[in-house]
Amino acid sequence: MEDVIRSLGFLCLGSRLKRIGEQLQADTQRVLDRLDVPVQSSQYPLLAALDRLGALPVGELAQALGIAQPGVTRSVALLAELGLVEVSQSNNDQRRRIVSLTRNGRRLVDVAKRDVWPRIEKAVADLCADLSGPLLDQLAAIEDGLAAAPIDRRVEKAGAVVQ
Amino acid sequence: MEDVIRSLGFLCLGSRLKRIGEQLQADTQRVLDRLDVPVQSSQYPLLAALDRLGALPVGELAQALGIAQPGVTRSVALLAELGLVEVSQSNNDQRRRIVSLTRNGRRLVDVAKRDVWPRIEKAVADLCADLSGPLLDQLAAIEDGLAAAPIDRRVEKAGAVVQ
DNA sequence: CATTGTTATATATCATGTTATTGTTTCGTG
DNA sequence: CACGAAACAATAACATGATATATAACAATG
Repeated sequence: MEDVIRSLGFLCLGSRLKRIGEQLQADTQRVLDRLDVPVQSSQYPLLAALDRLGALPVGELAQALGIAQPGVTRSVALLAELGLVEVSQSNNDQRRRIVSLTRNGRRLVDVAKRDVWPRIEKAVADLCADLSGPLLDQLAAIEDGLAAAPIDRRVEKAGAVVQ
Repeated sequence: MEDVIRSLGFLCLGSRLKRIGEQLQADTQRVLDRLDVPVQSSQYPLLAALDRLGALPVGELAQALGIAQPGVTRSVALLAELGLVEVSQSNNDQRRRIVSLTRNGRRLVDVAKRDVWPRIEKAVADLCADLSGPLLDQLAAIEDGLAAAPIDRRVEKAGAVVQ
């Protein structure tokens, strides 16, 4: 069966990038599922942003993540429910709500930074290591690579080597 | 403000691809909004699949588009509501529901193929034309290019030249 | 200093992807 | 041929992106 999105080339580049991105996230989710972490893979960028930049108001967090503000509001509510972030009022401006990592959130990020993220990053980097040439060719190579061995399988192998 | 997704490189490649894909689709949507077409940009791949491959059952359509079957069921219901596709029972297998373009759907695809898709494809191709090198660099160039001039502005210009 | 505009966030609604489940129909086999 | 397994599509429930709008706090000005 012909892959229409791939055949259409630049015309459907948006759909194709979304599709690859979703697959990568789903693969990564399977890695996380094997650990005991109650967080979706898509929430990690927010945690990583707080780790890199420190406590931030909602709007700046949205800017740092490149997504719209309501998405951040929702993610923050979810992560606050899980006890990983907390929200405090700004002193000088009562409108701003400053988001920061809780002690548990800090611990989760530290563990992830040490044990999980490097493996995922390495698996994705390996997947993309030998790519060169035009963008569409590189995307096709990524799709083929993921079909041959999804990220979670690549992490397994890398894990075995690292340990 | 630092772009955390970009900074994190391969670790958040999935989020980043999704983000770029969504932006491309939103830009394309703005092109379509200026025409009179009542169809979301994300529905065009389905129409294009029927155009390229002819009438197809739901499952094969899902395979051709690389998305899950329930997504196709929903899109087909939506496009059928708009009168662009229709569904008929298969003769030999009562389980299969064959999706095909209606006369209106056929006309829409023909117009799009002639007047719209070539411009969008050209605008996206131009955006990606001079890219080379590692994937992450190419993605950064695309992000910068879209920030400088989104697809709908590029289509305008291309349209002016072509006409 | 009251009113008016702006900014920051929350909420509502929609779009579109996912997985899990259910109900039919078909197939294969004892 | 009957019955259990498999295949196909629909539905339910959820995730996560978007835009539009409402609300509250701040700022600026006549």
